[in-house]
Amino acid sequence: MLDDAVLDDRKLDVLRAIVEDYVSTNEPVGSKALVERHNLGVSSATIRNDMALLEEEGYIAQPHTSAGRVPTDKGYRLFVDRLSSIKPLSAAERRAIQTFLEGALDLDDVVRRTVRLLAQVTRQVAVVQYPSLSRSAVRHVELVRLSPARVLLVLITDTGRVEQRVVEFGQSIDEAMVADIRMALNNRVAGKLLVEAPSLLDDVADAFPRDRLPFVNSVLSTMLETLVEHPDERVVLAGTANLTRFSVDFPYSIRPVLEALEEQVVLLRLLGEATDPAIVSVLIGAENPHEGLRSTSVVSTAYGRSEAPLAALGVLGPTRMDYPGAIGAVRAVARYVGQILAGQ
Amino acid sequence: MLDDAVLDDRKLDVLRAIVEDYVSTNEPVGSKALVERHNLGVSSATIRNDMALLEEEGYIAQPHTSAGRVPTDKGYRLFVDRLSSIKPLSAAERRAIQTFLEGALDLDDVVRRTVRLLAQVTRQVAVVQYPSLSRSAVRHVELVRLSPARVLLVLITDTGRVEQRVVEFGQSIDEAMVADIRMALNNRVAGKLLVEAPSLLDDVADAFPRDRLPFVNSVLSTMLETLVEHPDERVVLAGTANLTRFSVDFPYSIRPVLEALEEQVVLLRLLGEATDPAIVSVLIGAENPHEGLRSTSVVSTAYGRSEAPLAALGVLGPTRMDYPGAIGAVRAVARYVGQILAGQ
DNA sequence: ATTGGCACTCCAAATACCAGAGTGCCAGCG
DNA sequence: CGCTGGCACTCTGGTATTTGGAGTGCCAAT
Repeated sequence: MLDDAVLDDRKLDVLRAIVEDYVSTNEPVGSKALVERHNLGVSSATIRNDMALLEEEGYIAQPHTSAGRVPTDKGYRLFVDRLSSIKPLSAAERRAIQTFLEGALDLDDVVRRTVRLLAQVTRQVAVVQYPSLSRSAVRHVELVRLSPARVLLVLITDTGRVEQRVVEFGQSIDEAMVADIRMALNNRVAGKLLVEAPSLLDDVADAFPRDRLPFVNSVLSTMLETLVEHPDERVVLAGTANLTRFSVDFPYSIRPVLEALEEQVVLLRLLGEATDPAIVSVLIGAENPHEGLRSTSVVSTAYGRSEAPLAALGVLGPTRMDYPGAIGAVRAVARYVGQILAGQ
Repeated sequence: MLDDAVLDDRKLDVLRAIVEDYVSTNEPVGSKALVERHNLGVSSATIRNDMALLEEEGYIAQPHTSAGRVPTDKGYRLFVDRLSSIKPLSAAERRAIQTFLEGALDLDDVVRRTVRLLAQVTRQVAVVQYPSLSRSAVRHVELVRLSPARVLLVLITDTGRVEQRVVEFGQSIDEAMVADIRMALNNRVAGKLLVEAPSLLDDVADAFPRDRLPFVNSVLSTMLETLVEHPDERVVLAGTANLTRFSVDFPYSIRPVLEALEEQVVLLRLLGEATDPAIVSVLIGAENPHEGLRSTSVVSTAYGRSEAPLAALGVLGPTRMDYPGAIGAVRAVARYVGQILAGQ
């Protein structure tokens, strides 16, 4: 694309101008308005020729014959990849973010604050994933006897997540046995990554007398199956009201988006793109895997240390969104959250 | 109202018919259509007289001259209080609810399933509150040493909620001390209601040597302040996409609703109306405390045993909603959830 | 390659119009 | 006294119709 001789500098300028104008006005932009607002140094006729070419190449399109041009997904893509620079947040914004996030009490609070903040700053829908269990280390495993034959398994991770599951036994278990298992588990996995648990625990049962094995195995299988193999990834979102700021043909365009946003799975898949805190990933329009989100874009990144990202966060909005601004905000917020959580 | 001689039986019938028709068609309903659809045994002229009277009394209104009538909030109120009977769910629906809820693994799962279910059945926005901490009993208190001077306080309630807070000490604490405090706490509060904790714990510090008091007091104050005095009431919602099914003048009417729904405080206040599982409370339109929800209604009830309700749940929709259906669904779902949680 | 000019297209807003639904009122009737 | 049919009136919502203007593509000239 870069070496496409057809796209000389001016044409790229034109595309950039179209994207910027369209994003800010939400109206198809015509050649005349373009030369007026940007000093391109050529006449509108020239711009028209350029636009015809940009259209031929698929970067822009016109809603109907005699209307201005609108960027296509491909156009936004080029814009994001080559024509824009990230818009850094203002000093005031940075300060606000930092102080706001530092006031958080616990993990839930951090996540809640983050998502609201992100929604507010970008004026889009914000999505924040809880630190992923699979990338977390075990801080402590606790077993609490609820009733003679039931135990609550509580897992605490280094990122502050606390997950619990009920373990049911066929017969009653005594307190001493519970303590033994608790001790054995913690000795093996405390401080280790949750994903390592299966290998670390595969011979833990050997140390127990034969008649106690059912208990040990019940606890182990609950832990491995529901916490390691099918971990409960959580996502929270905020700012759905921002969706109403767009598109005039309302109920129809907003509906599928709201529906999609209710599916945790969908959200996770969207954020799944982002695995490296150093990179802000952008999914534009139809690049988006989910049907109902074909007219939205997702800007996301991972947070946490770059060697060991914890999870992802991002924003979702219409394809005509302020990409430089969103990218800047997402990156900044991700950094602060990473710092906060690293410090805990 | 009941003894208002002006409202004879037929006028009430007319009001009922207007509400029902308007809810199902979303069109102002006129006298002619009314006599056709319901066999009222009188002519449309008579109905017109009745309608003029109902309007005078403020139960219905017309959007403009020469349009049909639309119920007012006052009209809906009368309808709900005196003119409708709760619509029970079909056997199939009941079965579906039961089996769906019984598949839940833990409390989070129960709540998530409930809220989705309620949204689906009523086709409205559903709101479910987690079992309130203040109405729960303590099953177990756990203290986990995170670092030399930090301990994680984990509270497990009889309803399956697990809450945690970090307790910071000015100096390091040893494992034995942690164990002592844990033991002391559990001896006092296990099995007791959380609201009783303050009085049960007021002399717990006496049993400890003077130099250990700072530790004990830190733990106590965290527990009492953040878990008892300012408990973290959680609410989840689902079905926001259902909001798009209404009102044509869209962005403007849906916006404030979405905004209000993002405020936990607002949701809690709405559900706060419902304190008795035997009563389904209905808030109609402007009865609603929150500004942005003036054109919506809330149908809610408490769930749990009636002597000891756990929390509340409900649905929110436009004032022109199917009240009998919503009331039936809310009541049914509340019962099932109460049963499920009681069984755990 | 760029530009001014021009004919052409098409939407969007304004205007006009009409059919229909609905109302209120009244006089007559049981 | 309540009910009814009849009637004149009102208002909206939908359908045409018009029109102004923005925007385009193309072409000949520079």
